[in-house]
Amino acid sequence: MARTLDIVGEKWALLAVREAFLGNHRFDEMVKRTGAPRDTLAARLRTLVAAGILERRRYCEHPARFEYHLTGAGRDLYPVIMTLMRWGDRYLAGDGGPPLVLQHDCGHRLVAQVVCEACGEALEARDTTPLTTVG
Amino acid sequence: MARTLDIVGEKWALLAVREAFLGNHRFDEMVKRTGAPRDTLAARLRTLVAAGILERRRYCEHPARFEYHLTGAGRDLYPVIMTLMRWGDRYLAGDGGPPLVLQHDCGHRLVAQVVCEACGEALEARDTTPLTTVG
DNA sequence: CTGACTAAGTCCGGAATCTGGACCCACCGT
DNA sequence: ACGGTGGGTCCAGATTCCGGACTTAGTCAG
Repeated sequence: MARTLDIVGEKWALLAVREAFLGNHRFDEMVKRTGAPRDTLAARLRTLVAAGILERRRYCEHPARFEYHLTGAGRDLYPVIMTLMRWGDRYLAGDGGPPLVLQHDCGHRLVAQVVCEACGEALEARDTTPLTTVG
Repeated sequence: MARTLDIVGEKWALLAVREAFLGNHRFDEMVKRTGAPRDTLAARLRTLVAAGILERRRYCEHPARFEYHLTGAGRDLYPVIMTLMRWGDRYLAGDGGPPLVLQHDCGHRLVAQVVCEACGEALEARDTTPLTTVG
């Protein structure tokens, strides 16, 4: 987890990934929506590409233009973003509900829930025990 | 989500919370296990307490000593930590498997899965659509 | 009573990162 | 020729992080 946070724990990194999920793949678009300094965002996109989370794809030849798309590893960050969003919606919403609501294709408003893959039960910290530890 | 990351997105914040989940509630213990600079960890614990994620509890009167315990809001960060761990286990494990394995009380090795709370289906980014947007 | 140790921090100076704003280049439309 | 767009880079200053030394209060061993 420490290593995971070395990559995605930097400021703006997960916000950039979220923008990619929401369909904003262009640099200027991300700058506008996240409010990140252009410089920082450029650096972050570089580290995300280097980490194999995003892919820099040229979509226009002559004035070389690029888009950032999620790789498989990037798409697997979706659960992280959903759980973060849910926590924020619950504890920081404040002014008239959450700023972004998603709908699941099953027809309901999407609320992300974390379960044990084996038994399907909702996950609680007290129901788990460590098996091995390092450090 | 931006606001959530303002709180838990700082370096070491989530690692401190993880330690609390693992039962290490003391300052020196956290320093040892996370490797964070004492100074930074002290600052981080202060912001987490201020944000209502941890609670600073005195466990010894005379040389005043404190432990950090999770509040309800803190416990609700468990899903975030689990999904981060899972991503790291999958993409960064490298040397002989993940550094920490948890067991769920159902008897299996714990693998966290994120599902739609309404229909129980595993969550995929392509199965969701935004309903409202701000910004 | 001296020295060593623990716990929970604080203090410090230097290093790394983040920030906003200005700038650059290539192209497009008018 | 002029302004706008897209994807950056460059810079100086502010903020944050870092490791190590230090502090305070109390305990334990010899």
